[in-house]
Amino acid sequence: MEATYKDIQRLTGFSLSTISKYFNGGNLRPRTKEAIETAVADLNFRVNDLARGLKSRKSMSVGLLIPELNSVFHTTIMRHVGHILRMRGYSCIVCDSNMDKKTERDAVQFLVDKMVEGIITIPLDGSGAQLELAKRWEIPCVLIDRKLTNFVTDAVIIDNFYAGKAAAEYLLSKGHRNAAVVSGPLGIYTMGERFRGFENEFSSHGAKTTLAGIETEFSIKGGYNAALDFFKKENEATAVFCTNYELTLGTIMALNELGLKFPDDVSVFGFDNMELSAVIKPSLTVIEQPMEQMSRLAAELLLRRLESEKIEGHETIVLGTKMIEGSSVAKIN
Amino acid sequence: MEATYKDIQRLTGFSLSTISKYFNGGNLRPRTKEAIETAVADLNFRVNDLARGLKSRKSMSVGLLIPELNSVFHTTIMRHVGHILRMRGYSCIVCDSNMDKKTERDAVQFLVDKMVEGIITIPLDGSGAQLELAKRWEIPCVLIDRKLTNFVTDAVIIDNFYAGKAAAEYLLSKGHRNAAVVSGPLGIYTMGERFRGFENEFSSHGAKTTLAGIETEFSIKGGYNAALDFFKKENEATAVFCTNYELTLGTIMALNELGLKFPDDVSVFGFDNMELSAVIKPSLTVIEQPMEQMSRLAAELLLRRLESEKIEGHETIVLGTKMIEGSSVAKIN
DNA sequence: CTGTTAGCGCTTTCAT
DNA sequence: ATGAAAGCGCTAACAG
Repeated sequence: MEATYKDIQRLTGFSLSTISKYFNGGNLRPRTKEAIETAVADLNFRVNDLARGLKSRKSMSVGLLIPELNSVFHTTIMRHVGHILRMRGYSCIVCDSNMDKKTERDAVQFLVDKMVEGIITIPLDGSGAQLELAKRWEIPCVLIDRKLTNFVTDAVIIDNFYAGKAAAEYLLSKGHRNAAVVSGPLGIYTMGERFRGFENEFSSHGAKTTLAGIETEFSIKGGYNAALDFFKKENEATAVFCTNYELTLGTIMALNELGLKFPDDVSVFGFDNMELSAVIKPSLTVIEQPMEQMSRLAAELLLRRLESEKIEGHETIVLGTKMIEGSSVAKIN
Repeated sequence: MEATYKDIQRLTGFSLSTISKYFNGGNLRPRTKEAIETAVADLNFRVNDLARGLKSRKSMSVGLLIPELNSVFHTTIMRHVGHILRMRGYSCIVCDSNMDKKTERDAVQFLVDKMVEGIITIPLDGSGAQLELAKRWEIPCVLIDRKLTNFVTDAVIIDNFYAGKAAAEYLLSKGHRNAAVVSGPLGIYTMGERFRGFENEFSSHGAKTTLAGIETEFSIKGGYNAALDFFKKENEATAVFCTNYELTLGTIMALNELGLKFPDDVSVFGFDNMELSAVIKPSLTVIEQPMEQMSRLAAELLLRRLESEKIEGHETIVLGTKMIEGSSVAKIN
């Protein structure tokens, strides 16, 4: 069915190793190249990645492991990463851990079995235990978005603490002294940092922070429930800080339902700047993460490991965030 | 590094072919099995899928090809499909065509190169040209959601025409005689069918259908723009039918912005029943697609092709939809 | 610059 | 029930 080197050999008379060189950038004289070229075209030949991988120990595939395929942040990141890697000939095997530690560990085993050459992941569990297996097989890993406590490897993250701080500063500058925070579990690295950055800044100015529906899922529904709970009860908050995209949307839906207008009744400071944000009116004031840059850097970090010999040490790239000022935050006396 | 059959041979004394049989369900006597079992455990052995694939012509991987990784419908489908296939040992290589025909074709080439054993796709282009390459390599394909005009293969779709009709019937029963439809390009199979099903039923009752912002992107932004455009101008529509998830959300955002309340000012009939829908109040009346069932059937269709010898003919499974009645549609005189 | 040779790790007749 | 041997398609010394 599929043509092999042998078929090319039959047509051109060249040996297998010469043909191999053709496909691996060796030095051949032009006439040889051309001959092979036409044979390749005639035969509609494509090198067999499996066979190549068996010999050269390169599967030309990498694993992408994320907690939730339903999170726009995750899929956006993976879309970019996948795109870059594919351009370089790697295929991406995507797994989601479905927000479950056990599933996450199984997924790593699965990827190891598939002989991925590297793994790019947004880790679910903060310990790093899920990646032990990858380490044992010496498969390079790059983290995006979250750090791990017991596992040292390359990572691309943002300064989450500072992002929280920036949100607080902005709200303070607008006169807010009492804010609710709609956050996911504080044990999740990003959530914890963002909250602490915010709370820290707020309290150091004598302002008050209340966690709305602590330890909620960080989903639209979670944000919705937390915000609904908080705002339907008596409260003094003049603003709400939502620490990711889904939580921001959920909060807005809750406010809509309660008939609370922003920024008139309560100011909203959101997180992430994606399609839906662009469509909400009044426009949202948010912290924007450089998702494309994060993806690109992570992909490049991995590619460097894959394509170079040993690289000493590990790199953690910390990127800054940007505030996008919309009109969802009111200035109060 | 990684243990091979040879290592097992060293520990147990059995020949490679016996060991191979162990891993492929041959008949071995219990003692032999046990011996191999312990060696496997000791060595932390895992069979090398690449090597196995080279010989047996099975890569144990399938390609998943979708138009847009940002569409919740697409990712949900692929999440389910991926889960089922992974349970059966297959890895899924996910590609998105980024809503571009050329990219879609390249993706098929890429998957073919990666020797996927099958492809499950939500096709972008309706012609089927993008899958010609797969056909040439005799790679079975299963379509989800959309049919192709010039390519016969297995497919799992819903009765889109009927779904549109059902929406129309419901609105008619509530007294609506003039409705706007927020739709994506009618050239897209699902969009065309849903619209025609709706329009057909509506007009056969002397009611009027207007396409809001014809040929918009079927994204949140597209729905938003189309609905905004339509409703900010003078119009007679008492209801709006949105033909997918993103369009539904976009429409709602537009209504919110215009200060139009549903169902008081205008009734909303949506499509797809996902997390965000659950959170919108008043609750939406929608057509629900059996996404999980679609995914499962598609995965099984493919698995059957992969694991059986030749199967004659091709199967198109058409599933029904369900209406979820919320309170977003008003009864009018 | 090109060819020879020996595998990569596993499967698969064909013997025994 | 187990083993010997050949080979999947490609790569990588090593010669020439």
